[in-house]
Amino acid sequence: MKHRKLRIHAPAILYFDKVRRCGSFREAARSLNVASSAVNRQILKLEEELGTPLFERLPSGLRLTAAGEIFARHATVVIQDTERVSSQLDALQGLRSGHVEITTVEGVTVDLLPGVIERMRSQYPNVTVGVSILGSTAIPEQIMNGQADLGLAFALLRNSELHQLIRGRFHLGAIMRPDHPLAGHSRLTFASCAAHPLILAKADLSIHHLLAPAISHSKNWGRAVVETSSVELAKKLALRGAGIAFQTRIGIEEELSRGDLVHIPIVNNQPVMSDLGLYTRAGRSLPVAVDAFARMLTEEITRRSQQEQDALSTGITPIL
Amino acid sequence: MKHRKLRIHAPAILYFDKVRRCGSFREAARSLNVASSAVNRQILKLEEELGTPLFERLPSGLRLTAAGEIFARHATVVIQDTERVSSQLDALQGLRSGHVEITTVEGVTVDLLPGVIERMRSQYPNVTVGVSILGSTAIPEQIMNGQADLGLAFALLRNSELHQLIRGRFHLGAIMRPDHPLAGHSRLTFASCAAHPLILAKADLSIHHLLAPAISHSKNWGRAVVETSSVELAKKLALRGAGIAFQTRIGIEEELSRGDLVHIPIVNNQPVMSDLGLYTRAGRSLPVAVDAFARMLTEEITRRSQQEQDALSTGITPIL
DNA sequence: CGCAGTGATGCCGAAATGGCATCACTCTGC
DNA sequence: GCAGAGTGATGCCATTTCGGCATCACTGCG
Repeated sequence: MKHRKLRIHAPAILYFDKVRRCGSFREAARSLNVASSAVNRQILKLEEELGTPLFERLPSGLRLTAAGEIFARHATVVIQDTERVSSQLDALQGLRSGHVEITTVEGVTVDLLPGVIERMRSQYPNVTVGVSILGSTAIPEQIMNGQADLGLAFALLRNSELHQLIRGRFHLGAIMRPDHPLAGHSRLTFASCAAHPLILAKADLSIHHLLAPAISHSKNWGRAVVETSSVELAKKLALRGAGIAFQTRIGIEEELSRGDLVHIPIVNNQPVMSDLGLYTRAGRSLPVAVDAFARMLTEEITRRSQQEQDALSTGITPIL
Repeated sequence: MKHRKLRIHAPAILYFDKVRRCGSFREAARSLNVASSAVNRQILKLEEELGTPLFERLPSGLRLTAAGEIFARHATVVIQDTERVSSQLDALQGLRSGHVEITTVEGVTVDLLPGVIERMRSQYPNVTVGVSILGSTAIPEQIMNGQADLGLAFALLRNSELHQLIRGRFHLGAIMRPDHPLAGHSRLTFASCAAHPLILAKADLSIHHLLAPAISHSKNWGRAVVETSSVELAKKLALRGAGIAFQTRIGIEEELSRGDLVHIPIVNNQPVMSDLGLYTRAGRSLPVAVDAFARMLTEEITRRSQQEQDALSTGITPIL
């Protein structure tokens, strides 16, 4: 059963938000199933009421003015909080419906996210979930736009518009086949890896920045077989024995449990850790479905992070 | 010059909010300068759209239902964020207008708040400021209601709906006339005060709870001349030599600088500190005027708190 | 040049909004 | 007990607002 959209607000707010997203009055009108003139007039009325244009009408298309940016945040606030109201009213009646939209990076889609989504769907069968895979840089924008409720990414720079719900710390490790010469170690420095063929991360991955200092300190290297911005590709290359890749344990759970890969923490002076954060738009009350999903994700991240901590303190690397 | 109210939202939201505040449809209608039937219909339409009543119509008056509470938050969110938009649009045009409503406790009205308001009015001449004096317990409610933008109080219990912008720590001290037998000390325990006539705080002041453990440990006391919930009254009594009162330095600035009173930090095991916090409703972007006022308050609180820290570290009590 | 796309505007019917009068009801004070 | 003042709900009507259609003026692309 799907809950109808609440129409408790002036159409102008919804129309404006659609136009902003579509970049065109007519496109927004089609998407809203209304005449374009209706949309046009609502925007014009809004601009008259506010005393300032919200869009620049350029030949190349629409662009938000400074006032438009201010109002866009307002529209997002109103629409998202309306969604919260809707979900909370449903919850009052015992319904657990709604939608969760999350943007994230590649690695978590392999094992972490599927598990959480499965639990979500068993506890909240009527909640729909949307997942988008984007680069780390695009994720904050999606959250602030209101296109995503939650963002899950490594090492996002903290922003006053972003709120970090939780942070998990995960060992960055060297991953390689069990028959690799270094596979027997329980700790590795980057320098000791550098003598072997390496699969490195490009600059748009957080891994790159974590290893950058170590790389610049290593003199005798140059054996980067591949540089990639896909952790999936790096994993597959390591599986084929192309070299040592560098990742957290997230995204290679199956290969680790089957023994197809080993994950050996990198230790320079201290263990090299990667921060996985869960983010929302700052200053927002979450709809119940989003809140529930966030809690489940938080729990799972905490569990895995704690698991690594425990493994470290007992001095036993979990697998191998 | 006063900025007109933005009418960008469905009247139902504004009407609902008014009704909630007034506790009556007709009263709200009068306040809004519309017919009561218009208000009534907007509420009925809203309830139909949401599929649930928002008010219980009791013979004794209106009461919010659970759904009404949920929607009340929404109305507050929308209205307050509209105010933010209005202020930011004004700021774009170089105007600095708006309104700041603050609820606070008694003590800060003597010197801290007047100074900040004066600075505010010189930098933002067109901003109006409203101040309400309430008991500590009522302040969180006012903020969550949206009746106040800022709350300034000692030792509020932290709430997920409240956001603490800053916290200043201030010495709780014994205040007395300079001719009091204990006036020469630079530190005092509560026990040593207990041998003299005391002016104590009632349970609704945070001071009471700070001293409660010390009081219960002191055996031979019973010389509480007065118990009051007014720090102003306590100050006046101390000025007349009625006994030792217990406060922070906030609210007795003039008496301290003129030498009419001395303020001697209370030290039990550690110095007894009182937390002065500045609060807003959690999850809210502040209008520019409110933001500016909050910054000035923050600066002033930090300055005074730091001043006490410095005085402590150098081992010199500032006055006396 | 034609064509497809855009935003703006005039016209008209439909829907929503607000004002007035009124009803049914409760509580208060005499 | 009864009158008066208060409450929220409702029917009727004028006004305003909203949306749909057709159209105009303009831009970019072959």
